[in-house]
Amino acid sequence: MKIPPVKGTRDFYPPDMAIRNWIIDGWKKVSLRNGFEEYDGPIFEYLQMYQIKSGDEIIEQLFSFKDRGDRDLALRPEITPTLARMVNQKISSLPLPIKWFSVPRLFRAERPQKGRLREFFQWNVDIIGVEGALADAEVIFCALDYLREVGLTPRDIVVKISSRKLLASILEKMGIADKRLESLYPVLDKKDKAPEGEFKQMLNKKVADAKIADKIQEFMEIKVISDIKKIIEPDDKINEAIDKIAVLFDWLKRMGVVEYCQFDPGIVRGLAYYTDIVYEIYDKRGELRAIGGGGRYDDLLKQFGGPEVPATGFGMGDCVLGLMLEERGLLKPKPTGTDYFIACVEPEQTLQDAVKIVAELRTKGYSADFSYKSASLSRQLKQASAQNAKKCIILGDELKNNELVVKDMTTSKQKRIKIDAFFAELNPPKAD
RNA sequence: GUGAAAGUAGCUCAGUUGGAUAGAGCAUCGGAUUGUGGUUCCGAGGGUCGCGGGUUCGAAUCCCGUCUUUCACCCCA
Repeated sequence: MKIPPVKGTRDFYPPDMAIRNWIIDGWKKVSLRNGFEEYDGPIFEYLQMYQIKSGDEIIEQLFSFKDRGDRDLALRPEITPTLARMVNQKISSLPLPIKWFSVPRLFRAERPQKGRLREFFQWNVDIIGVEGALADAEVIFCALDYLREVGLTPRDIVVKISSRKLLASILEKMGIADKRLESLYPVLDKKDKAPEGEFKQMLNKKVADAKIADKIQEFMEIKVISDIKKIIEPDDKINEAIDKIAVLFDWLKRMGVVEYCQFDPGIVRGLAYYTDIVYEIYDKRGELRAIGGGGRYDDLLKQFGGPEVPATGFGMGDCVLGLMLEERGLLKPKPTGTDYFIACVEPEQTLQDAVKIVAELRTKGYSADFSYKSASLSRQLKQASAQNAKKCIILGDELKNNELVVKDMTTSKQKRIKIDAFFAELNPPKAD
């Protein structure tokens, strides 16, 4: 019986694996040069851990199961709760600030669609223990440092930035009760995601006073921070939030990435735990969902039973990013290739010598391969080409004089050399 | 969970109004080439037409169900 792959999963054949590794290696490299250390946690956690933050609806969106001790567990749909748990566990002994990153494999039991699968990888970068906007700027820079390196320019992508504090203080000034904010965020988050008329309808449903609803929409459509004044008279709280955004943009400017960034009060993020700066990174062509996003979550550690410690971070999945890079021809996985391919003129007679040489080359750190088939030299060279071999070693009659032929596959030049001399001249391979 | 479209070889796709052993290109394997690769030429293997049922003398083709994929919604950490 043929068993199909599970819905929403991917098989990584070698060419796909090369792409996946290229993406993840890039993430890791950039994280490290931005001063972040890698961590990871278990791939499953107590189901309850994901309920704390997000409530019961979330349970339907994740893969959960009972272990033999009747514990309710779940495959991790995100790693931030694990991060919060790990940090809380050692908070008194960890030097602050904590700058950690991870590339967890995550699972969500949603219906797959474009840029969204049930199993994927997500780059997470977090700074814990820094209150100021410099930390948010550094995290955003880190994301842009990567995206810029793979070839995306300010013409391709934009980081849309807003602030939950700004939104909250403005809504408050408009007369929306504090309690209602949390249920309002998911609706406001839809501003640019739902069709225009539909958003208006949703908003009116949530905010009965049509005048206020109009004002909210008006605010969410402004393009520059200074326009806030035109909508509402700023109070101290509003000014404080505006100042923080200004500080953030100032840092981003100093870091040389401000051309990528744009204030956009339409960015809210659906999640309840964001407390201040929030942002999402978009493809400017607008076809795809957000490439990534993040923000400040100053209350989360406390919610997980720890002390009150400020924190900020972002996440970027591999699905949307992969689609986008593919569309633009920016996927450049490392080409595979063998350093040496050992070919035999008379395989029946010299295979033993070939394998010995292969083993010796491998021991010295080179990749080396040979053909299992007793095929013609022509065919073996064909295989060498197919494997992208840099050099071929040909074993023929010269072997009687302890000589072999080294053929450079790019220049087609070849030379005879004593086996001893060949190995004596061999330098250790260059590290990548 | 809701709605829509699609499913023919490993991949991309042909396949007439329902008609005979279901085709092509690419890929794979073998040969042309007994000491020289990437090109070329020749040949071969590979399909329960997603699966199950129905209509019909006859189904890849029409109908129903189901699975999968894609797209949109819900949700988006």
